[in-house]
Amino acid sequence: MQVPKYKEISNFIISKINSGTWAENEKLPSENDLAELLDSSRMTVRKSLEQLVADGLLYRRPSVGTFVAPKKVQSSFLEIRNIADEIKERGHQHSSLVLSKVLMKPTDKLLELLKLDTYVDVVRVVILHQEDGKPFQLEERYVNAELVPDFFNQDFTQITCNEYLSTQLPVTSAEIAIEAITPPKILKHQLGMNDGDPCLKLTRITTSGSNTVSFANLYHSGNAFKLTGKLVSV
Amino acid sequence: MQVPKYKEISNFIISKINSGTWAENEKLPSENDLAELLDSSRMTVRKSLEQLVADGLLYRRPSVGTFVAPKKVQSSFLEIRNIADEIKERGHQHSSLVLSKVLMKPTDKLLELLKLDTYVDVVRVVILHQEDGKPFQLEERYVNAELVPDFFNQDFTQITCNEYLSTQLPVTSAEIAIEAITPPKILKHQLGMNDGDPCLKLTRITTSGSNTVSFANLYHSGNAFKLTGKLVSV
DNA sequence: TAGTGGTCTAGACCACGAA
DNA sequence: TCGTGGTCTAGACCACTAC
Repeated sequence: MQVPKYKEISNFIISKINSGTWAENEKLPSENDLAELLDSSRMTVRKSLEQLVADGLLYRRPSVGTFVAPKKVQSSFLEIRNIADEIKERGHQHSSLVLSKVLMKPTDKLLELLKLDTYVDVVRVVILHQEDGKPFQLEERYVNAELVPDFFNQDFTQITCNEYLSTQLPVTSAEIAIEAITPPKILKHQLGMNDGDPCLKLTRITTSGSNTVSFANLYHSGNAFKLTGKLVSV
Repeated sequence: MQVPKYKEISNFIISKINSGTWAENEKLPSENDLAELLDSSRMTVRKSLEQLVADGLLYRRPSVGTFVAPKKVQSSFLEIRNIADEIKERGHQHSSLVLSKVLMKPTDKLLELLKLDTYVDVVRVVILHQEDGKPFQLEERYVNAELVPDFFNQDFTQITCNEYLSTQLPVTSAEIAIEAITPPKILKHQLGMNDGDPCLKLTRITTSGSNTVSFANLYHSGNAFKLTGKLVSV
């Protein structure tokens, strides 16, 4: 089986939502109706619906029906996720603009953050990630060029930084800081934000073994973005 | 049906893990075996297993088996920390003001968030945490009064909500959401923020077993607050 | 009362990994 | 080859909501 039927059903529902055929808070056909409509069994339809509920695209009210959830973009901070995958999972289109890519000598601050003891080169990239053509995240990243020599030559409209880095070196740990900031003018413009909109800033330092591979600042418009995570004690 | 069979199965498996009967990376009985053992159908067992995999307690390898997941190192911002300890660790003085404490009937939204199926009472507290006398965090918390009957009578200038709750019930999981918001006027005043200052909002839902104990909104002045954490891959 | 989602069952076939 | 998880089916009963 190439693609499971329940995923086809999910895609069908996602496309209905994205195209606006099924609007926010609109009631979906019942499970039985969907099963008949899609020539499937109720249990298979349920599997798809349960997944979409877990993803936050739908919500259900017992004895009443299944509804299209109002939009709220979410992202998991627990995983080092590929932003492109994340956006695709939401059924949207991901695209990137490489605003800048330079090879540079590290500043003192970078020396400290990347835990460099010698003056190796550093690659700095600035990438604007877009979801369906709308600015979603601004990524400012510094990478130790010695550890990842071919980083500079990558086409980051085709592969995300994280994706490429993870093919080169295994990420063993990451330090993350999250804060709310008042965006500088440039950022406001790049992310298409309005005056007074808050901004969520994520700083991430990834290490592989004892080496610090990369330092990244990720900026999101606070109005349209929420980070979520789940802790399970074991 | 009071408690669904698949939840009983989950609890059975969780107890086996917690007691150490099934150690890390140990293989569980197959789905068919579990079904027979627990006098259930394979589909019901699967529902339970899928949930535990999603919770990170188990992992599966197709054609091989289901295994107990190794314990994950949690990042510090994910820990359910005691804000008083946190402030003391920084060498500062913690104090609290209880702005409000009421026993109330839950709204529909609370019913959903606390996963209440009946109209039990809910305690709502609003507490301003101060660091060296300066506003630091505003905590708005709702607690299921049935699960924690004596919650209302606590003196939250002497013990934090989390501290007290953890003495009453073990926290088994928590869901966290983080967003940057523009603070409403009241909040701005309470946290001593200036115009245009961004605000970091943390929403935390804590559960104990299958019960949702508490729902809390935690607000911080973005200017003076940063969440940090470390992720360690396992 | 009719329709909904929530749960459960007892089968089935498949691809894949291990022996 | 055999056991595993992954998928799928066609039923069933229930509690609850809306009418």
